[in-house]
Amino acid sequence: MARAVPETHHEILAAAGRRFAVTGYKGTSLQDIAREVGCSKATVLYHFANKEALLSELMAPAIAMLEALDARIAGRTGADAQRVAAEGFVDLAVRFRREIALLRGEFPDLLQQPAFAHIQQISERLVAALAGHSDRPAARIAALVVLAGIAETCGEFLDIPDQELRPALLAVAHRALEPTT
Amino acid sequence: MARAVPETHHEILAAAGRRFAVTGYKGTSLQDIAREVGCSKATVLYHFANKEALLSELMAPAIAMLEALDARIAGRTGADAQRVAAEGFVDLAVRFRREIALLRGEFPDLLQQPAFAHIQQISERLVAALAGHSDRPAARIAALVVLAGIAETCGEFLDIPDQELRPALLAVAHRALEPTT
DNA sequence: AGCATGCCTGACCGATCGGTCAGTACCTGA
DNA sequence: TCAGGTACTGACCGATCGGTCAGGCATGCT
Repeated sequence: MARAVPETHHEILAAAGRRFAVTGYKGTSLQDIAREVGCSKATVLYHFANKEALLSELMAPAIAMLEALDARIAGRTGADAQRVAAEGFVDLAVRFRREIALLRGEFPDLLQQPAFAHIQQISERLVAALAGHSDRPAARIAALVVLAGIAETCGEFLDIPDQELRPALLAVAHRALEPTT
Repeated sequence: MARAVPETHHEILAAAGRRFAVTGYKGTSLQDIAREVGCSKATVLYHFANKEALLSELMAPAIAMLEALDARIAGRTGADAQRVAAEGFVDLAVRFRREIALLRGEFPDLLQQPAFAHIQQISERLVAALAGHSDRPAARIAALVVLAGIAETCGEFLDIPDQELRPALLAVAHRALEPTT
C-alpha cells in the first residue's frame, strides 16, 4: 500500500449517491453523508470543496454522455435529428437512471447554478431535436412530455434490466413523438 | 398599515402560489411569502396553522378533482378505463397546471407526508388504468412516462390556452399509451 | 366607559444547514 | 531523528429554517 488512501474519496462519493437517491440533493445534508460513510462532516468537505462539487463529480459521466449526444445531434435535421435524439436520450436515461433519479425534480433549481448552466441549453436543443425541429406547438409539447416523462420515471425501474427497459422506453418515445411532416 | 379586511388570508394564499411556482415548496420560506404579501411571517402563521396547511389549502381543488377522477375510474376496465383516465388526467393537468407545476418534483417527498398519503394510492390506480390494467411491463412503463411527462411539463405551458393545450396533450397520451390487447 | 374579539407584529426559540479552522495522528523520505 | 505532507477531526460560525408567544391596536358590542 505505497500510494495510500484515496479510498475515502470514493466511499464518500458512493454514499452520497445512495443518500441522494433516497432523499434527493437538497434533502440530503453533508451530515447524512458523513454518517453513512462513518466519518465526520469535515472529512467530506476535506475531499470535496463543497456540496455542489460532490454532485458535480457524481454526475460527470452522465453529463459527458449528454454532451456527446448534443454533439451528435448538431447538424442533423428533421426526422434524422429526431431519431438520433430519441435513441441517444433513451440510452442515456437507461444507463444513468440511478444518477438521473437522484435529482428527482431538482433539475430546475440545479440548472440555475452556473456549474450546470450549459445543461439547460443542451436540453433545449434536445427538445428541439425530439420535435424534429418543427415549430408546431404540438410537436414541442410532445417532445417535452417525452423528455420529462422518461427522465422522471427511469429511476423507478432500477429492477428492470437494461435490455428490457431500453426497447420499452424507445417504443413509447417513438409512438409519442409526432412524425415530422 | 392595519388592513381593514380579512382578505389577507386570500392574499397570502395567492402569494404562496406565486412563490411556490417559482422556487418550489421546499425552496420557498414563510419569510418569502410574507415579504411578497407585505406582512410579517407571524401573520402568515396566524392565518395558517403551518406551512403544510398552506400547501394543503392551495392544492385542495386539484386534489378534489383527482379524487373525483379516481371515483370515475373505479369499476372500469381495459380500454374504457384507459380512455377515461387519460382524458380525465389531461383535463386535470390542464386546469390545474399552475398548482401541479409548483410541486415540481417534490411529489415524492410530499406524498410521504400523512396529509397526502392517499394521493399516492390514487396515482397508483391512475397508472394502472392508463396501462389498461395490463400487467405487461411495457404497458406500465408507458403509463408512467405519460403520467410523469404530462405532470412535469404542463406547468411549462402557462401561456398556451386550455383549448389548445388539451387536445395536444391528449393526442400525445393516446399515441404513447399501449393499445389494450 | 369598559370589555372582548379579531388582526397583526417584533422578538425570540431550538434545530439544522453548509462551511471554516486550528490542531492532531500518522506516514514517508531525507 | 525530524520536517513536511496527507488524512482526518471536534468545535465552532453565521445564516436560515418553521414555529411560538406576549402584547399592541383597532373595532364593535354591552
